[in-house]
Amino acid sequence: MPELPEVETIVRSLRDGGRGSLSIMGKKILKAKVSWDRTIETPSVPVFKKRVINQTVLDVSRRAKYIHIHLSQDSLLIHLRMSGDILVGEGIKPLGKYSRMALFFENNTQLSFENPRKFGRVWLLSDTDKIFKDLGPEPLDPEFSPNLFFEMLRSKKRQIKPLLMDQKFIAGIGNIYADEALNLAKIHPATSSDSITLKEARKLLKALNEVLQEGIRRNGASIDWVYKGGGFQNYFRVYQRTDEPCLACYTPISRIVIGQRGTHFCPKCQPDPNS
DNA sequence: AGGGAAACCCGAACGC
DNA sequence: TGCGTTCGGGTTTCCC
Repeated sequence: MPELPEVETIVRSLRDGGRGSLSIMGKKILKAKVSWDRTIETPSVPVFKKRVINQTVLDVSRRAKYIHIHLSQDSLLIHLRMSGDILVGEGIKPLGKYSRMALFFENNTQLSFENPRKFGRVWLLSDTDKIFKDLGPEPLDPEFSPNLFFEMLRSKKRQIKPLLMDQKFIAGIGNIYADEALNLAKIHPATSSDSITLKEARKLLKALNEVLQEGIRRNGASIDWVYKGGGFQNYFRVYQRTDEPCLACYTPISRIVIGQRGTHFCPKCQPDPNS
């Protein structure tokens, strides 16, 4: 559930403070606590706990759905998967109920990786290439052109929605923003990617930019009981609006399953090209 | 190569 | 009220 806009919101609050959070920029790590060992994908927990100590946060950025904490020696990557959140506060007491990993900084500041369903993972690496090299382009990158997007779509023969959610194809899009963007672009989620015209590709890329930027502007969506703070859930066009009227034409929103994922769309605005 | 399914998890929602 | 069951969601892995 945390997708590009939610991760971007968290990254910004880690970097700049705000959203009830303290900035971790420039802070030195004094100690790490791991309360569920499998949270740490690499290295081993003992090595991880030893290696992060005395490293300082130089920057925080985002690539796809990864939070990238640039430390003085290494990169700390956090992927929230579907139920993760990051809390930053003061003191050494656990900040939340589901803390799986916590970093304790100088100045009494703590970062907690909250992860109730234990899907999220943490990496400590000297080189992020191994993780980042297989990721597709960032949809919000101004260099990512409609022409390139069109060529990419044409070179595949896949249903458009699962393709948009494939991180190797394009980065950062999950179930919510895929449904929202396809609705805005008036494209049926099962449309074969190679049947999408240049005009439609242009419209879809524009729609992706719009929904992702709206998500960021509203600090993400608080659709789960885990990630809090965002307000985009109040502006969904189709996601989790099954049987409710389409905002454009009042037709009840349909829900089908595509690629094992709940998929919401307007049957009138987004007609199935195969029927 | 594409696509379906299962696995990883567990709180919440639902059914009775 | 309380129990058991089902569901969902990002990613990887396996199989057809």
